[in-house]
Amino acid sequence: MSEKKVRVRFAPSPTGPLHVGGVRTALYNYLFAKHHGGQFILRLEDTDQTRFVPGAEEYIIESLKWAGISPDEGQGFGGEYGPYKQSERKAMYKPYADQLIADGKAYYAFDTPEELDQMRENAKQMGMPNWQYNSITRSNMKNSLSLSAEEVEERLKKGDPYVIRIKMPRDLDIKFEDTIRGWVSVNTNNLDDKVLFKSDGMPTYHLANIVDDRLMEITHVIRGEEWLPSAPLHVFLYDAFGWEAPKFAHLPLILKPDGPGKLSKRDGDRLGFPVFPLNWTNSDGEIYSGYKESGYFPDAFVNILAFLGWNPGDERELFTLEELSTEFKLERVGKSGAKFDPDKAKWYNQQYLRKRSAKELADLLQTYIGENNLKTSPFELEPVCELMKERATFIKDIYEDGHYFFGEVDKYDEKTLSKKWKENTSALMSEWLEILKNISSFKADSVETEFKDFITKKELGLGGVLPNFRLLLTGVGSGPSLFSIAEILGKDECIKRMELGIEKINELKSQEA
RNA sequence: GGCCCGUUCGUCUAGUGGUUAGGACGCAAGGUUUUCAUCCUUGAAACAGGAGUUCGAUUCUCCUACGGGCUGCCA
Repeated sequence: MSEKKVRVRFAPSPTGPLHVGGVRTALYNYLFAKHHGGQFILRLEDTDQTRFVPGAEEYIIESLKWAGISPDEGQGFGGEYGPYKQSERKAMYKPYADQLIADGKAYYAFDTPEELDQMRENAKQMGMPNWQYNSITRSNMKNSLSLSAEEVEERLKKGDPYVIRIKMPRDLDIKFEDTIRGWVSVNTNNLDDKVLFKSDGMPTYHLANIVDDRLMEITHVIRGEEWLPSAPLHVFLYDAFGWEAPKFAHLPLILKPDGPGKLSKRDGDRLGFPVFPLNWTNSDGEIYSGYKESGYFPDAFVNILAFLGWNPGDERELFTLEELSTEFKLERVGKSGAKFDPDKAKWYNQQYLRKRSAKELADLLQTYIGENNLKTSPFELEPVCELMKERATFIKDIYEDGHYFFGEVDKYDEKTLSKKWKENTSALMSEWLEILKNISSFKADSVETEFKDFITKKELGLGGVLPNFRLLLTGVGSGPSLFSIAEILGKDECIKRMELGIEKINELKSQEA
């Protein structure tokens, strides 16, 4: 690689919440920077003032922080190359556009948006769906190349609105090497005279992006595939300024799980998985769900995104952010779009849940309960988590599947009741209750031994009796080791639940009869 | 329509001019388990199609098909 220190940027437009594709682009930039000991920069591309969305900037920053991929410098993070928001850099761009005009590489254009619309409309009527402002059509338009010098001068003096367009030459092959895709070549005949500077005094993305990347000493541009078509223009601009272009890498898109097309914001809630890192409420009050609020761990989220387009080349799949940083190479990023797989995403979360200690899970569960105003448990959360973690994908599963640790048992699973609870079961359970009352140690082992002695004496099978005991303690027909549950509940609670349960079930059974 | 990019099991993907084309998710079967989950074992499942280069192509080239992106004074 070059001797220059690696500096990469993530440059979203704050026009709404960041979607997973954007977060993945940020992640790859972050990983690339860390891998090379470089800087990861956040720059906000807000040159379109009409698309300003309140809260979007904060959302982007919060999302990156949550995912653990905070920029080293940039909007909200400080740094020597600021400001990092293009609207605050407004005054910097015009001189560069002027320079291009002075060099004859750009020109003023006075056509109004309405005139351009009309032009495109007319062309479409005539069967040309793709009218472009280019080396052929510009001579028919109102610009400093077609108008006399005097008229141009006069219009400028008068304050006529104008834009500055790049003067794209005819029949020139522009080539550049994309780190992911190899050589890409485009002939300028297929490129148009893009607007570089708008009539509102702001640059377009194309100009701002080049100028800022230059000023911020960006070495590698890693961005989505949707930018590939305009990359030749950017390469041309670097050349026009006489600047060395950064290296480019265009990432494949993330596609929707069903049907064709790229993942869009509505797919998530339609298909039952989030497409945003955090919850987002739009101006109509519509809520889009986020990974965080859906119960995904940030490290799982990062792992999921990393593998959407990248792999280490071997069969490992679980990587921490640090491990990803050391392993990540742009060359191992695939070229083709990846469909998002919600099932695999859940699997990842399950893996990360299981990697966590009971203590960590207990803390997370406590937070979850607090945030959602749920019932607290009279029991120690740590053993509960230890017991439940093998069957949980999300923290909420521990709470929901283990609801009997958080409140009274007031319902009894009907299927188990009808299948396992026989006529003599109540008597049997009462008998067992009496034994239970006399157990001195209420450890899982002791309870298990006593229970097994009991059914051996009764000449009964475990499968016929245990489900009923479970029903009394938990109200459900399945779950983790019942003896461990009994230990957590404790002797008094078990006795209470059994007495109450036998009574309630007797009532239920008599109603049936 | 034009331009650009892409195409290996259902999905994410590994892979090489000669492989039984590997793994993971999901799915199915069996085992373990009081049950559910976990776990273990096994199974089904792919090189888009057609030419060419070659002794030999999934791998290299071209064409076709399909998919995607772009085609704004949006980014």
